[in-house]
Amino acid sequence: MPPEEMTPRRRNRRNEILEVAGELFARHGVDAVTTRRIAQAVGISQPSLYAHFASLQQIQDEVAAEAFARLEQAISSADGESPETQLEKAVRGYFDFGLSHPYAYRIAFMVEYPADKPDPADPSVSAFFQTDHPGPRASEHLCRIVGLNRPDLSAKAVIMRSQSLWASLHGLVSLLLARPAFPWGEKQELVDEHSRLACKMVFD
Amino acid sequence: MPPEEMTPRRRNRRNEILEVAGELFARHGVDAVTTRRIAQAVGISQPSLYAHFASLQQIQDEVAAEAFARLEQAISSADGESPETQLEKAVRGYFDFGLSHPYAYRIAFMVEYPADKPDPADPSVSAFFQTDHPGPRASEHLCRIVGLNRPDLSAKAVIMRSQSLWASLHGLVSLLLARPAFPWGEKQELVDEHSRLACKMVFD
DNA sequence: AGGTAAAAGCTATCGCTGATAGGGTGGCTT
DNA sequence: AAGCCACCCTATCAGCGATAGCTTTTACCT
Repeated sequence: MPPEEMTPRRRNRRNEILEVAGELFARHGVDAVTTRRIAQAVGISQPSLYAHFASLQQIQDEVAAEAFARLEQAISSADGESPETQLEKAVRGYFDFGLSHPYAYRIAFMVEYPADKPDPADPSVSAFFQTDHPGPRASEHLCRIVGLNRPDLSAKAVIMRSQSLWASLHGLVSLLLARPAFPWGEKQELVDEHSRLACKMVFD
Repeated sequence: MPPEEMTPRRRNRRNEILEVAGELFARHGVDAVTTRRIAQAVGISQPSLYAHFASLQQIQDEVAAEAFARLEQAISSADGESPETQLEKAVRGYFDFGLSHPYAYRIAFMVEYPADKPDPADPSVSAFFQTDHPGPRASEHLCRIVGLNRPDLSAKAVIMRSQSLWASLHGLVSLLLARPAFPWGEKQELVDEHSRLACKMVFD
């Protein structure tokens, strides 16, 4: 059922659950948050969650989607400025988002792809790449910005370059999230230097 | 107990369990492999696993460590050749490894860091960064190769650059593993182009 | 060869997980 | 006022990782 067709009471409960779940994900990590913990924090019984969501996975997906709307906003916040400025701000926004929403980032991009379910039509696989989802929209923004900076490249080359850029940004974010105990030196310095190199990479 | 102090029978069982678990991880994905499935495939009861390993996590870690020895080998396989050749072969070896050992890669670098256990001394967190582990050894090789290619940089700058390179490689591998259904275009072409950009990044 | 102690297997069980079945209750609509 | 339906509840299920306690098998040492 689309949200706008829901009764206000139902929508409020849904939003309340998503809000509480988001706080728990941020505080305890995605894997440590169970349906019973969410239900207890909301103040309802565990099975009652299933009147609003089909599964725990769906709750995780919707919480992550909400956070990703902010990534899209961060990436495209420099609309109208010079291509270089847009690129720099997008890169900066990407790191800010990933490092300050680790749980959403993990849900979206660090989950395992089940090897015995290689069906791209599986909704659990492709949910994040439907056109109305903030995740792919964010990557489209990135692609557009790369195109602005490299009008000399073909459309295909722009796509590949933006995917390389995305991979490069994603790599540092996910490593910093997955291995916070690694001897990274000064993290902010590493992020700054990596941002510089990633921007330069677009022009190689 | 160190492996060399084990009785041969015990060591054989251990190795058999690790081998079977590795095949199951590769075939069904890490999350789908339970202690009961491993035990059934080996031909013993589920609790019997705990005579050889303290936890499922330990089994996962040891399987991943075994695979990572191959990454270390791949990265350092060009010892003695020119710095540029060593860099190119290391980058190539990294992609070959990550894309052909997805389960090991995921165990090692795509797991969640528990937000309420920020203790770096926690063995479950730092296991992969003990000096005798293939994971950090591989990253040290990468650092050494970057140093060979950039003798002009300070030691600190070399470390940062190698971490940027690592992040860039890791980013593409983990995205390809986590999002195989994404419209990547021709994957091999993307990997080749990204390799080229990553190598260039070292010299920026 | 025989005795002994540890290694390694088993069954049974615990507390937890996500998810489902089915019955009750209260508020909005007609 | 009547009725419907959205919502929440208790009870329960199968499966999970892990532990307890007992039995069998193996290996070693006299």
